[in-house]
Amino acid sequence: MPISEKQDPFKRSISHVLEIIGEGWSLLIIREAFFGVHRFEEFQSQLGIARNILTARLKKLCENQILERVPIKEGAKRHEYMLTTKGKELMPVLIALTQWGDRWIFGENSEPVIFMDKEHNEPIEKIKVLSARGIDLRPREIMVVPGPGSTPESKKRIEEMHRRLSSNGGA
Amino acid sequence: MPISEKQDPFKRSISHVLEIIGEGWSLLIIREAFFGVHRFEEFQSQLGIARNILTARLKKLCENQILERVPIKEGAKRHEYMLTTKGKELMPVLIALTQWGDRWIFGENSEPVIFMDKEHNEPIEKIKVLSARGIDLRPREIMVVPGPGSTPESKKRIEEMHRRLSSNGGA
DNA sequence: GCTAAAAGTTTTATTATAAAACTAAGTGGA
DNA sequence: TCCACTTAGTTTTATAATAAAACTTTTAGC
Repeated sequence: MPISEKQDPFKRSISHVLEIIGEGWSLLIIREAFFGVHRFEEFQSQLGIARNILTARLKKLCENQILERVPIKEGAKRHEYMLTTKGKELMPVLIALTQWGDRWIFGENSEPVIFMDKEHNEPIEKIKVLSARGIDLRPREIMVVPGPGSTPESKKRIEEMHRRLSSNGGA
Repeated sequence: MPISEKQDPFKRSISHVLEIIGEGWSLLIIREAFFGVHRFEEFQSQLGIARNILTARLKKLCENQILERVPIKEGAKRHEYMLTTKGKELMPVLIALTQWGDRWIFGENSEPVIFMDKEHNEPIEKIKVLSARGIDLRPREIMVVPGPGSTPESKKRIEEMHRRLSSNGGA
């Protein structure tokens, strides 16, 4: 993996996630898993991914507990790859990515797929950034502050960022 | 880019997005842009990215209209990179990724950064998948159907997926 | 006009990915 | 039980992407 901002927690906040799921095929493998694909050969034929790369990605996703290798049935030596809870909770990321693509690549009324509320059989809401009061926030209405996992350096970095944004009108 | 599922719209739905923003450093560049970084040298020093790669990524992000090259001031030949509306609308993706990392990598109370509602100075809500009725949906309560941009093949693929999931109890 | 920084290019080395052939173990049927 | 087929990989070799570092060219400030 090329991307390694070892320095401060501020930077690790996203880059560490990307080290786990940001590689080439990882998110596509996760998507297939959401859609019921669980076996090596199925991943391979659905994605057209090289088998050695698939091996490496599955291994890594398992190491990071996004997928879990489980025996096909009681005591079998052959296994399949199932999403863990950790993996399933990537759903919002996947949907947010898809909806962004629907809006900006495919266009408002040509989405290839629509996500549905299974129980009520109706499309889900667009994913939004909401305030604690339930109001839809636009990018410029959002800022960032150091969390409990911050360090002096990351605080400094956030300071710097605030200076930058305020001297700028918030681009 | 290695990932190219040219086939059906179903697959393009996410993989096409990943072709635009899924490469190595792209999302980190976009994150920096959100945080007020706009100049080549700043991106470079903040991220520690190789300069030739930065050049390539900035070029691609501009080509895809996520960033925009604008002159530093009226008529200047030197320029900076600003997020377009299209780029800014990646905010939910970035936040969803960050929040997933906060929960599953850093742990519930050691987030490096917290996203805030600027106006009210309070943390934003967690990003969720909501039904049209405003109810928080869990992964297994979500399904997918062909959209207006689907084709016979993608419909077939979705059929297949439904069979798979129903024969399986919805993993 | 001089100096330093800003924004890239170019070159070379390293690493990741792809394609295809190969292997070993499990499975299903005669 | 044995044979053929599938599954789940590994290995090898070729190709492409990325990194590091040095080099070039503007350009802003003094």
